[in-house]
Amino acid sequence: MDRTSDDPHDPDLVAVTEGGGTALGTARPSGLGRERILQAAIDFIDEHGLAALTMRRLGSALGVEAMALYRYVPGREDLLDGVVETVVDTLFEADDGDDIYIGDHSGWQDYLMRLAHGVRRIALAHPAVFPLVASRPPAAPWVRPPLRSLRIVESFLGTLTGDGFSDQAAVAAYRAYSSFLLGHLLLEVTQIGAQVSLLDQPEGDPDAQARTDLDQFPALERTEPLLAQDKSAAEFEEALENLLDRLDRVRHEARNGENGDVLDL
Amino acid sequence: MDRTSDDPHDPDLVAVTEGGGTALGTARPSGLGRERILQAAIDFIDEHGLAALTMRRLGSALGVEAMALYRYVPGREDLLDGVVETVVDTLFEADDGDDIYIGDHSGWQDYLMRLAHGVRRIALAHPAVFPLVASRPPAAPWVRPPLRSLRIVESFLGTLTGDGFSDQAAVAAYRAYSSFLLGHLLLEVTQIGAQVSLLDQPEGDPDAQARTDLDQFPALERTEPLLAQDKSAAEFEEALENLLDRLDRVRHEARNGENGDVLDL
DNA sequence: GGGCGTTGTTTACGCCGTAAACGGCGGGCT
DNA sequence: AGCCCGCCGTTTACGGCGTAAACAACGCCC
Repeated sequence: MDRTSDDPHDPDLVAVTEGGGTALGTARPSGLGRERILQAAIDFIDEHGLAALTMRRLGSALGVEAMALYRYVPGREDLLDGVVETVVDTLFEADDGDDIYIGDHSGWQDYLMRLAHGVRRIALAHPAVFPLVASRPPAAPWVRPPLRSLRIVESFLGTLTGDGFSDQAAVAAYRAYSSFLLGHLLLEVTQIGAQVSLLDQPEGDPDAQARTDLDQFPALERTEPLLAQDKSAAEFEEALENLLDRLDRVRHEARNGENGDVLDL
Repeated sequence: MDRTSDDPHDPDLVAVTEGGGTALGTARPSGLGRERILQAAIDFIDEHGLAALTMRRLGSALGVEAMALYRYVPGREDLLDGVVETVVDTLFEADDGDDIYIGDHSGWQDYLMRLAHGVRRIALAHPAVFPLVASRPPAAPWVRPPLRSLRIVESFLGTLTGDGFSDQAAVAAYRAYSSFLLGHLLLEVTQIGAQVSLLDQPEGDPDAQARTDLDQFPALERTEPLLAQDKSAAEFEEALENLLDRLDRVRHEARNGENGDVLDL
């Protein structure tokens, strides 16, 4: 249940300093500005959840009336699009020095590893925003969340095709990879949300009722302690490595002219 | 782009007869009733999208004022929960005779195959409802969408542990399997939604602008025709078979007492 | 100093979810 | 038969929502 106790050294789980940590020298501007609004919206969602975000409340969180936001954002839907774009774009910002996501890399496997952990870090840093990243309609029909920007997809395909993948194999890899990321991370952040929402309502022992109701489900009752464990980091790593192995097989088949199932025209 | 042309024989893609097809003998009751409300909500979402569903509009779709619904449904949130439960529970209904999802099966691989296609059939039958299935908070923290009901999870774990899986291996399989289903199907229904929303706004050639904007992204521009193809059915099948192979490996490791990475306590 | 663009506020409208009071109707009891 | 009561859908009302439109305050350049 407690995430940190199960794996105290998850490298994608970074401490989030409240307030977003505006760096030195960037004084808080008194004016509003689109950037400031989007960051405030992200902070608000992180703190109060997506459902609680309204224009009026976001305005008052910025010390301003709701209508003031419309000078910088066309409407609520566009605000949410901006939130998603802002969060995803942190992928391109170099970290505090020890981890560059996609800037330079050695080989496509290293690239995919860095990218996966970069996206996972984002998801864990903003668990309440990630479902938005997953579900907002993308720019083009073939853009697959959570790899939402053309820039990332271009980088993905360019890296793989520049490293021995045929175009077909690169596209197949892009689809398998995005499916994996979306499924795993969406479930991981959902479980985080479910946990905190359980802590909100401390009616005695929260899951005492659920556990006693399990007597009709013998397999569930027996494995319940296993199910309650959080192994997200290890499972992510193992599934990612399995996927990379599979993609490596696809890559060689493509080079040898054999016919991977999904690769034929 | 057109789904049926890419794979004209997708077995999970069934024709949906408008009106839900109330069978013979079940006369449409004049009273309201929770079942009728939930089915009307499903039909409404399928037709107009989730965002368009309001209590007032659902009421008038049933020829009734909004407040009448509250006799049978505590509120909008519970209505959505009921929609998800209703849709998911169609898994247990035998089909028109040629396909029983989970009733009987021969071995865990057959079971997982049937279950996966059953869930996929639901997703494709109600693409606008499926994101709700994916994102609504589950009953217990360790219930992973889209396998949302305790009944299904019990069936899953019972089948696998009754077929050579240790408890740990069965739980690991449950997690890998649900991640796969969620990721693949959510992306598939999202793409369906994106396509139809594109057809709504026929401003000349819908993606002419997008395609010309791609000149800054050479890899994207080159692979765009590949990206636009829909290979969902084949990719689903291949990824599913790969997953089953991987789970088979896990099963044997567990039986031999070796140590699968995620399986150690 | 006077006009003007920029920024935030005020007011207003229609829609939302839903609480509460109300009416109308049909079936069982006396 | 007459009555009453429980069920069911309507009416009314309230606060909050997104947002259009008119309005006020303030700084800047001529």
